[in-house]
Amino acid sequence: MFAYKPKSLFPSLPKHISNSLLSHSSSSSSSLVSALPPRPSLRQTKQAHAHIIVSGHAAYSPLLSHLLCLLSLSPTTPFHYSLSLYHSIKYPSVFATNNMIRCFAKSDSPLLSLLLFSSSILRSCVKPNNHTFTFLLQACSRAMALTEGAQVHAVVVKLGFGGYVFVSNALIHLYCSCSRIECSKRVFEENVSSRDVVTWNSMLTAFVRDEQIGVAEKLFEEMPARDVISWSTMISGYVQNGRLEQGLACFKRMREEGIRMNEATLVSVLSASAQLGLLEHGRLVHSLAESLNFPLTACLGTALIDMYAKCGCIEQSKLLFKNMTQRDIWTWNVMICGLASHGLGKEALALFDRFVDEGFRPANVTFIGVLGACSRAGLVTEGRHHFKLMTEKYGILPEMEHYGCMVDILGRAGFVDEAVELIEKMTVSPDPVLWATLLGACKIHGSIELGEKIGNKLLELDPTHDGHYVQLANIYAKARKWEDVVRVRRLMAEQNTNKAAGWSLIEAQGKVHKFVAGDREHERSLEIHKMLETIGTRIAEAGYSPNVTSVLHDIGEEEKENVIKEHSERLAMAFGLLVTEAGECIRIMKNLRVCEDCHEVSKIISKVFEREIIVRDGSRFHHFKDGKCSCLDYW
DNA sequence: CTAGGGTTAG
Repeated sequence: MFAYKPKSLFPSLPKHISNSLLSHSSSSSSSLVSALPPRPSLRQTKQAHAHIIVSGHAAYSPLLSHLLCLLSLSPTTPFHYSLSLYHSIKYPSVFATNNMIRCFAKSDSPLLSLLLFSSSILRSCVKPNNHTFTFLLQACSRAMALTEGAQVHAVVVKLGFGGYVFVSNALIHLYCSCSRIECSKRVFEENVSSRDVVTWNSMLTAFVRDEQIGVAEKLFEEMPARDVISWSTMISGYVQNGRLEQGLACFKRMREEGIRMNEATLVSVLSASAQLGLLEHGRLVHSLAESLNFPLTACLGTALIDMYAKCGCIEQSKLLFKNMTQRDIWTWNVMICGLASHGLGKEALALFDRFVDEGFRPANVTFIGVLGACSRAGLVTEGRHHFKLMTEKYGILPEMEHYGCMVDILGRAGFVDEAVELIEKMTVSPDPVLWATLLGACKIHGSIELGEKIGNKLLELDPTHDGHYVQLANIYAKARKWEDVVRVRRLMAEQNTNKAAGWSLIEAQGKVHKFVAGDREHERSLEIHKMLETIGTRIAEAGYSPNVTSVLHDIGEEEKENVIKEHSERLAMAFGLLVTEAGECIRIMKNLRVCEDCHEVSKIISKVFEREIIVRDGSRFHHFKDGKCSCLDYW
C-alpha cells in the first residue's frame, strides 16, 4: 500500500492546460467564512470543574457528565484528565460513558474506547445507544482497526442500530479508512432509504481515496445535494490524484455556483496552483483568502508558503513564514524544502537548527528537505553529518529519497566510491533512479568503467527509459569510444523508448502558454521566432558560442544548433521577452532539467537583456541574473 | 443532554 514510487520534485503537467483557468469571475464578498462555534478551552473547563468542586456539587453527576462532554470536544485534552473526571462519577449514565468514549476516540489511543465499552457498558445494565456506536466506530476509523471495527459492526447489526444514519455513515467512513472500499459501498447500498449529505460525502471520499476518480465524478453528479465538503472532497480528490487542472476547473465551477468555500478548499486549490507553478492563480487565491477574512492558520499559511516557493517567489515565502503566528511541523518542513529547491542550502540548514531549537522533532520529510538542500548546494560535510544525525540521533530509517540525496551529494562531489559503499549497505534494494544518479556522477568524474557497468545494468532494469541510454552514450563520448556511442544509440532506437517530451510553461496576460521544442503552434509564433533571431544575434555579440554536446541525434552540427535553439524554454523565454515590460522578471516552469547550453544562454540573456529569469526545472530553481545563475552552475 | 464527512510537505 505504501510502495515507494520515485517522484520528481515537480509532477508532470497535464497535456492541456485550459487557458480559462486564470479567468475568474470576481465574486462579491457576501460569501463570508463560516464562523466556528465558540468552544471552551481546556483551562476554562478546568476552572469550571474547580468551581463545581469548591461549591460542593462534585457529586452531582449530570453536571460532571456535561463537563466531560465539553472535554470530549477538544482533541488536545489529555485523556487522563477526562478519565479521572469520569471515575469521579459514581453511577455513570450512558451519556457520561459516551462522552468518555469520545474522549478516548479523539486521543492518541482511540482503541481504549473499546475497553471502556466492554468493561462499562457490556458488563452493566447501561444500554448503549446510537451515539455510543458513532463514537466507537470513529475510534476504530482513527486507529484504522478493521478487525475491531468489524466486530463493532456486528454488535451494531445485532442490537439493531444499523438503520441510524449517523451509525451507517460512521461504518462507511470506517471501511474507507481501512481501505475496504467494497465494504463502504455495501453499507452505502444497504442504506438507500436513510442517506443524507454526509452519507454521500463519505462514499465520495471512499472513491477518491481509492483513486476511482471517474466513479467519484459520477457520484458527485448524482448526489441529491452538495455542500462545501462535497466540493472540497472533489477538488482535493482531483489534486491528490494529479489531476491538477481539473481540480482548478472544479473550484471555478464551485464559485460560479455560488458555494461558499472554506479553508480546506483553499488549501487544495493552493496546492494545485503550486504544483502547476501558476503564480498569478496562486496570488488570486491568496487575495481571495484575505478578502474573505480567512484567518492565517498554520495550515493555510503553510499552503501559501508552499505555493509561493513552488512558483519561484521564495522571498514571499520567507516573509509569510516570518509573519505567521501559528506554525506547525508542516510549516517548517515546507519552508525548509522550499529553501532547498531554490538552492539556498545554508539558509535551509540554519532553519533546520532553529526548528530543532524550538523543540520540534524532525520527521523523515524534514530530512529530505535538509539533504536536498545539501545536494543542491554541494554541501558534502553537512550532508554526511545530517544523514548521520537522522539515523543515529533521531532513529529515522532512511528511505529511497534520502539515499538518493546522499548518492547525489557524494557522487557529484567526486566521492563515487563512498556513494557505492552507501548503496551496498542499504537494507532495501536500490531504485533505478539511484543508479541513474550515480551514473550522472560517473559521467561528471569520468569514471568510465563503473559508469559502463551501471549504465548496462540500468538498460536491463529499465529498458524503455531513454535517459539511461543518453547518459551511457555521453559517458562513452567522454571516453571517446565512438563505436560504443553508436551502439548505444542504435540500441535506443531499436528499443522504442519512451522519450519524455519536454515542455516549458509561462504565465502571461492572464493565460498559461505552453511550449514544446520546435513549437510553431503558438498564435504569435512568427514574432517568437523573430525574437529568437534577435536573441541569437545579441548573445553572439556577447561572446556566446553554442555547446551541442547535450544533443544526442545523428545530425550535423548546424542542425544540432537549430535543435537547441528551439528548446522549449528558449521559446518561452523569447515569448516572455516579447510580452513583458522591460525589466520585468520572467518566470518559466519546465518538466525536464535544463540542458547545459540553455543554462548558459539563459545566463547571457539575463545580462544582455537586463532581465531576471527564474526557471523551475524538474529538480530545482535557477535564478538567472546579471549573467549568473543562483545554482552557481552546480546542478 | 451527546454525533458524522473534506485540508498542506518529499
